[in-house]
Amino acid sequence: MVARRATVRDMRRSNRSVLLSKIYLDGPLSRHELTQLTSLSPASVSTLVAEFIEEGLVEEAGSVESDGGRPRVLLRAAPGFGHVIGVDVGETRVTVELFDMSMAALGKADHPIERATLAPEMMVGHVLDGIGAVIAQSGVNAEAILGMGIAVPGVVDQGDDGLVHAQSLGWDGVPLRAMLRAGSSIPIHMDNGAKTLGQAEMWFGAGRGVDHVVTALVGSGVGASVVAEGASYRGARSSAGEWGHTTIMYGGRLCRCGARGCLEAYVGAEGILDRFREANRGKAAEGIDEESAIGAMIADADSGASRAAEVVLSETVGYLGAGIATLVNLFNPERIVLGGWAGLALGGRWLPEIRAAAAEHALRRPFEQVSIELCQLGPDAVALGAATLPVAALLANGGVRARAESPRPLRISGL
Amino acid sequence: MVARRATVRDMRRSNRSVLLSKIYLDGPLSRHELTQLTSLSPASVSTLVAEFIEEGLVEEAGSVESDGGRPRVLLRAAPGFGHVIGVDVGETRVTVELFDMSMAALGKADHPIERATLAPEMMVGHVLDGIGAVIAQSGVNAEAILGMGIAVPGVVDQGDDGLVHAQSLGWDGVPLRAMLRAGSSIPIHMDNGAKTLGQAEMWFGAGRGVDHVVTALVGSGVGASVVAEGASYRGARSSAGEWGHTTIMYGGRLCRCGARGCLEAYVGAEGILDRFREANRGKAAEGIDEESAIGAMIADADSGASRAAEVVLSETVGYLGAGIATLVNLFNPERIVLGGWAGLALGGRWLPEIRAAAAEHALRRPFEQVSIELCQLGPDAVALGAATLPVAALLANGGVRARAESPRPLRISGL
DNA sequence: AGACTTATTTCATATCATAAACTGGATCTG
DNA sequence: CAGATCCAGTTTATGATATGAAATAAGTCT
Repeated sequence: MVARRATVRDMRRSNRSVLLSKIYLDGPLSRHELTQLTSLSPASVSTLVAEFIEEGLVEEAGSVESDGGRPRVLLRAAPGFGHVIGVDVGETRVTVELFDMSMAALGKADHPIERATLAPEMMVGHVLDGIGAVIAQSGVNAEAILGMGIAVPGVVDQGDDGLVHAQSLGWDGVPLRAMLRAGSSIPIHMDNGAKTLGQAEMWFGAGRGVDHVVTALVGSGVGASVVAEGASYRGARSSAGEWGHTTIMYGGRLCRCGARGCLEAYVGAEGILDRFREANRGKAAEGIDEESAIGAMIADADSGASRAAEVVLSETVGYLGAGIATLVNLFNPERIVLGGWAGLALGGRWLPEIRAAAAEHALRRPFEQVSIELCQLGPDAVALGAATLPVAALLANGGVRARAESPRPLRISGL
Repeated sequence: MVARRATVRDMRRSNRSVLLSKIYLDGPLSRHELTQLTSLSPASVSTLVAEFIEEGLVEEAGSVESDGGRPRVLLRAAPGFGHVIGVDVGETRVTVELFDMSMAALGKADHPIERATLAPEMMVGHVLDGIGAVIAQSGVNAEAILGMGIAVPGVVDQGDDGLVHAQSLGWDGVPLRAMLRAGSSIPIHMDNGAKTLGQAEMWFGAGRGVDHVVTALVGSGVGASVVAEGASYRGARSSAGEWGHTTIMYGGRLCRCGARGCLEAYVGAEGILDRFREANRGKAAEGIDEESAIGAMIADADSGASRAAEVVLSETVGYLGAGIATLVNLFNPERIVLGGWAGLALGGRWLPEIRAAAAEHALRRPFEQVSIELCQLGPDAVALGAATLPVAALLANGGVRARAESPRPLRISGL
């Protein structure tokens, strides 16, 4: 609501951003189409496009035949303008991927992590190694890397040091951005993994072209990424969307967060398996990990081999529907995208039932206005989503690169 | 994220808006202070302020002595620049109030409503009568009325017709804006009553100066108004913030919305009284209406006269805390403002307990970042909040009045 | 070949924020 | 009490910008 002051330069930047975003996200488009889509004048489109081409941001991409008239020249964002890196810092591995501007993958490095070595310094080492590896693999000029996006399984304070709070890694206030900056001059963008996955779905998956989307992620943990009016909803301190710990059964099952009755305690993988064991006279589901155990449950429920699995999963669908209804009622989105490996497993089999359960618990009107869909990109899109962060920053800035910083020695602040 | 194209005119409007909003919301201020607060240049501030004074939007308000230097001249929004009307369309009455720009009340008209006469045509009649009455009372020039804000107990589609969906009035798609426009040339702004109350608290109450606020309203109904980054969070179709029908007890009490386990069924006035009756061996709380009945319960719980009241209210505090925790986890606000008559009654007595219950169910970090406070303006601020809508529109538009429309005959669209 | 159609570019113009220079209005100092 | 000093606010010249209108480019159609 309270806008900032504007100068003619801001105007230029804003218009460049509008135009470049259209070309990048909806291209290829002709100058003529761009004037209509952006409501900029033909003169301005012409001038700005000329700038973009001059700068290498945009290139011509053939033309469209006309039926009596000058043919339109199509424009697209130049895939080779620069490269971006996406990093998925997970609980079990670090994945680093390098993309060109069209998000075509040019290199990938994977590093499994043992539980014992979650120390931030180790993690930073893995990330930097991975970056070196993908640059070497792809042979791109390190100067041409616009930035890297880091997805972490926790909350990121968007301050200068990029403090990360991630319970699952045992991190509480780790200055990850500052630590990475000490080892690399590539501009760093950071966000929560659920939010980057949501971002990937917004640009390339089930959220394309929609402005109000909540991506609901169900795996071992349960979280959500909220996009409103095309922009990520972060809240005051970037921790919005903690869907897994909303109370759905007051006084109910104990959650690993310490509270009772959290959604995660019912629809998170661990919660499902615990409930199954209880329903199955103490006998756990078979599988070497959570994912295969839940896969086995679904198969057994489907084949009728396990009544307990059938009951527990059917209850899970109910809880999940109620949880989705909470999102619908509070955020009033146009679309709910259900993802995460457990969400995909459940949704792949029972999406209509999940929709019905949500309908039961949501208000009629907002429910009628929402469509509930499955994730399209799969759980590995976290790094892809992370890599969109520097691209999003470039677009928001009208195509002007953030200046690369020289590596800054890590300074311990405070005390 | 996707900004719109900008012209020099937009820039001017935006800068006027920034400057005027500062003067209105934080004034009186000197030109010098304004340059620092808005980061506009002294030259621009000078020019724009001169325009505002010329147009009557702003006036000088004394000066501040200096210690060796030219004294600063203070500026404030001119209270007499125009007038605004706020209308609270409630389930039991229609209240119309007229204010000057400083939100000083200059006239008020109240019209009780019998349950039988909720027909939209009647309601429109009451509103128009009320407007005539407050204009006559206050003696202001009808031309000088900038606009009216209408608060309704339901969802408002922000389209041209201003369709209103209000279950409690039995309205489903009533084109209230179009109907009012047929009887008045004053520009019309509409919103949900909870949202206008939240808006009032943002400007003049417990939400002042905070950018991320959720106002939680507990009365007969239960709802919330979400403000993020200083702007109302509406969702895709303006129905965001339906907190009352989030599931807090899966499979629990039947709510009047038809679902089971809604928060409203536990902490809404009716839910509290129902639960008390059940706990009190079928004997209801005493009082001619819900408000006095709950007042009596609180008094009895306090004095130890009723163990049942004590238990039920203590449980209510728990449910309310869990509901608030859901808001904290999902929206990550800086402040929760608890209001509504029942919310104030409960909060007035048990605010520390409510905070503690919220702490139990919220994640530690977001809970530490939020302060939970009581509403400051009371439930009658709905009309005041509604009246801020035209002022907000004026500020957003840089002080340029929406042109008054000539009354447009009501056209039934469709069919 | 000439008419026509549509896309894009060029050019003159008006709007705007701003830096820098300047003026206004007060206190302080010797 | 003169003038030095300090700070608030105003004026002026400048450069950046989007745009409407006119011109041009690049085709098809007859």
